[in-house]
Amino acid sequence: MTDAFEGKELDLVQNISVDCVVFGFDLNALELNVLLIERKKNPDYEYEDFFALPGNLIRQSETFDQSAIRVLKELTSIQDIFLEQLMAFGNPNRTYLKENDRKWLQTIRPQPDERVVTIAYYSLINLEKYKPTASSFAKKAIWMPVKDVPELAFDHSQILNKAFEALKLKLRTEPVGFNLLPRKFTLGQLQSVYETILGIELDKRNFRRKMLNKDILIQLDEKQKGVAHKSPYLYKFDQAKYEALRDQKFDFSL
Amino acid sequence: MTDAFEGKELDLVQNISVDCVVFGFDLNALELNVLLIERKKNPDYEYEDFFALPGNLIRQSETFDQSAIRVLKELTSIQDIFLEQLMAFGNPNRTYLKENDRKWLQTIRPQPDERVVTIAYYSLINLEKYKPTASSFAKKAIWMPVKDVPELAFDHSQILNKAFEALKLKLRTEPVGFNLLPRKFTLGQLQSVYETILGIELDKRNFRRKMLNKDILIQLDEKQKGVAHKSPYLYKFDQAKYEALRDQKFDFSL
DNA sequence: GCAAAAGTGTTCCGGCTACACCCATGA
DNA sequence: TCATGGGTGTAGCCGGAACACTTTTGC
Repeated sequence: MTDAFEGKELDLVQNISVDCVVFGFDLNALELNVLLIERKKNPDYEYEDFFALPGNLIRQSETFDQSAIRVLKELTSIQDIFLEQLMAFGNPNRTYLKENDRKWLQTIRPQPDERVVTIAYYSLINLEKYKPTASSFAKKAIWMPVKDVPELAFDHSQILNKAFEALKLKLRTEPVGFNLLPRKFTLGQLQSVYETILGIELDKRNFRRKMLNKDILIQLDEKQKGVAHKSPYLYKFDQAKYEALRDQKFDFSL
Repeated sequence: MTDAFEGKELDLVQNISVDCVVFGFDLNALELNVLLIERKKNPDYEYEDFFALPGNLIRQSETFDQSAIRVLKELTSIQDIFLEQLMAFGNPNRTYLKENDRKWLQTIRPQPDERVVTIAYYSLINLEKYKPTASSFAKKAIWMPVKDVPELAFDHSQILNKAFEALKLKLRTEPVGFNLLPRKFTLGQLQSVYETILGIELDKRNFRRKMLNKDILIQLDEKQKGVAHKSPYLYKFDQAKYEALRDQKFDFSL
């Protein structure tokens, strides 16, 4: 899958693709980031919009889930993550609207004028653990703060928006914030995740009590070192306990 | 669109379809129903599974939303309803698994062996207002209690399950129960909707208070007549007030 | 008159909110 | 020593849950 003309392969479905919205959280800048690829420059024309979500055509024999995993790996080298379907996007003109998009498709697809519908996936991962490296038709694969993301290729800005809304909803109803953090994290870091993504301020004491009462965090015998303040305890998410509780309790909302 | 071989039309996308899960509520039987079509019998073979969700290929120039509206109308005559995208289903073998499905596709599609992915839609409507009448390749279009639905064509049983889960979630988080009822309804009827779909019993006084406190119901100067008990007030849903409140309040859960 | 659903209040409890100070650490 | 975030307790309030009887109507 390193040939930019992989689209020539016979087993690709020429009008159905997957696109991946992969979120990560930058603990230094306290910012939500998203994984983007930069298109390879083509000498024939100038781009206005360099960036796109990682995505490509599906194969005939794949499920959507398999396609998403494969495509993400091919373009960014990121693998072994959980991707969830967001929704399908299929406006008839979604790949024709911008001149740049059309030209770009001509360089990577045998049938560049086909109407392509896409199944969008999203995922929450630990940004520090997964370092993207580009390949295939991606020139670069980078983390970019969501608030700095420019207009993207095709309808990818719209897809990103939908994914962000889905993330906010999910964060309010299920304990998914952990997925954006390292395995060991402090309660302050977790609170930052919630505050940053939801765009709200939370009371430290209330947040702490609520989280600990959910009984899905394990306090470790370990503290964060090297910070210019009282060293906080590290916690980890108790997956097993969560799954056990999930069925009886209904509400994990913040 | 009344020809069973509409698939011959050039502007249909041969590998992408929409399927509609339309829910209605039977106030007499107090049962959740779903709209199904019965396939036209073909003399060449026997069916084991007669029923399917209304669905068909999309057209080249349509959005998914437009396709869903058109297809539903073509097959069941039901129109002017709000359909929402559920998710995409695209297992590679979803149309091949059952012999009957393959044979049936051969009678209605020019490329019956194509891998077809489908975008599922769902909707909640007033069962009494919308009387389905079949056309196109549907022999019948009928309301059927969800609990009585047999194994459906293709992966439609799986789609129905997903839609039912989505309905339950939505019912818990947004005031959507009204859509399943006539414009004027009693609080008892509304409670039945919740109890039936969620499969739980609710306390009458608590339910009533909670609903009325949401401030999105208008009590009418009218009572239900002809019932063998104290005649209850009729209410209607206040769409405008709901929309005004929706943005400030977050939680409309039951 | 009887069956069937409508309609109505109160108490208890748990969770949410608001709020302020001292502590440990590295620079 | 100072700046920075860590860590802690309480009181008031609100909403949810549990709970029983009288009323109206058609048959």
